Amino acid sequence: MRLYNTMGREIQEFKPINEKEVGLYCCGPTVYNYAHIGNLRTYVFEDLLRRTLEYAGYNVNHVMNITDVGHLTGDADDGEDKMEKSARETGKTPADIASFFTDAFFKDIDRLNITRPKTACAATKHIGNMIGLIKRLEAKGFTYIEGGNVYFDTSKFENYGEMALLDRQKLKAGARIAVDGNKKNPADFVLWFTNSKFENHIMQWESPWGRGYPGWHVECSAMSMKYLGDSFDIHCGGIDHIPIHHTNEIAQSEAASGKKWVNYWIHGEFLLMDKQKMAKSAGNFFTLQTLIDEGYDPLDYRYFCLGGHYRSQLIFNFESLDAARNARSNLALKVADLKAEAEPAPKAKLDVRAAAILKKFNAGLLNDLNAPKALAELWQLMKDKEISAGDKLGTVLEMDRVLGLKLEEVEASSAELTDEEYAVVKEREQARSDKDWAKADELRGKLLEMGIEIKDTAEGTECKKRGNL
RNA sequence: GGCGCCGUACCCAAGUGGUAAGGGAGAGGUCUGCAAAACCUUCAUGCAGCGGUUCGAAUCCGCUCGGCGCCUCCA
Repeated sequence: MRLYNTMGREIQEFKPINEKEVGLYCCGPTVYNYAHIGNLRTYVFEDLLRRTLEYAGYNVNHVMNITDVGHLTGDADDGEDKMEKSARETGKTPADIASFFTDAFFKDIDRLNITRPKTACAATKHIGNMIGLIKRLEAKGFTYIEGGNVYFDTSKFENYGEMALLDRQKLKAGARIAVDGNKKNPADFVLWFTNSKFENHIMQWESPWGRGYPGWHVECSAMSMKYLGDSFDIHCGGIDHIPIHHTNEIAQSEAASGKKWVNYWIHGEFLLMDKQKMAKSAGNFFTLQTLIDEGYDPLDYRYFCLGGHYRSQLIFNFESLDAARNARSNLALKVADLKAEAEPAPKAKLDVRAAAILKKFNAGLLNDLNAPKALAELWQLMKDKEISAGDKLGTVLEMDRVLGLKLEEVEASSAELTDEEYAVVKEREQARSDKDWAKADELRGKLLEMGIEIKDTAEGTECKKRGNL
């Protein structure tokens, strides 16, 4: 399997630390608001990665953090905590907010058929681990205290910014935000705050440096190391995390352990709205629920995401989403008809043509998760005139183990009609023989709403069950 | 100011040296009382533009034009 590693900026052959085990850490949501579909694109990509690894035979230990503390509203270190702000505005406690939006997040990823991580860890449950990490860093001399906060001294970490190529960038300190006068170096970042500028800051914990709360990079290092060890295979996230969040995580993790922390860094690109990135701050975002309210199935969005490569920006608009919906619907219709015709052939007994297409499908995914290529192979399969229904069905269901489009659940179009449905069909046939076309057409529409598709032929009327499509 | 990336048909989008995947939409046809679905046919001598390298370039190099992201909120 080949994957593009942001560390080194090249496609590399994937070799896990342990032969059959993969440690996978994915940056999770900050649970102060709903995820938007741009956020969700990244989780779809990570799910594709996980499923591909599992399909390739690896046992994946998938860990994701739930950030319920520590991210700030403002661009600088003096911004208000998002959790606290949301709590204050709604009159709820931060814990209530976190609980509510954590549930909403899992509901979204469930609806997208994204496999839940084996471990989903909340930051507030791991404050002790974070303090432990900061103490390790302090003992090794990587920290300093200024203005009541504990800072990481980036000048002490030799390869700081290596992945983000920061040494090649002449960063303009203060280009966007005010410089924190407490910092010795512009890139230094806070490990522990004791000086909240907001009175009544609810989320505070005791620490060796005083009562306060952790900086927002610490949790990922502390929790990933707890669940996956000082060194593990893959760390994923959005591309925006490369220069700051992941750069700082690498620095503090490797400074603490003295070991290489992560072997493969894989980052997903943004979803664009009208050529601009989708962002809550820009106000140009949709939630999954918005799409559902517009009449789309969450899997339509999943299919849409699979239509673009994870390392390319993907342009979202409703015309494209319609295209994805139509494509997925057409696929499901074909699968329903295949199920009516034959039993799926087992993978080991596929004929050579089907096996060859499946091989190309796999090759696409194993080559840096080329899902668009894999989908193209899927359509080659569906269009093939020589492959039998059983072989097609067996192959496409095999493909869907990675694609996750729930084709297994598609009902065969031959499913028996209920008495009620049958009665309407008979009623329409009567209308047709009476040449009462208006009534026949009306009943055809009614049947379609009931999920029954009608086809009038010279031999009579045929029905197809389209109930769950 | 610096860094990273992109520009492929009406829309989305693969392909990154060997002669343009796939989906959707559109058009024509078969079938039908009319439809829908299905099936068949069709849909870029062309990959922003201009040069260059090469037997050969959408793919490599240069320039120009246009767009996106980042430089401590961000998936």
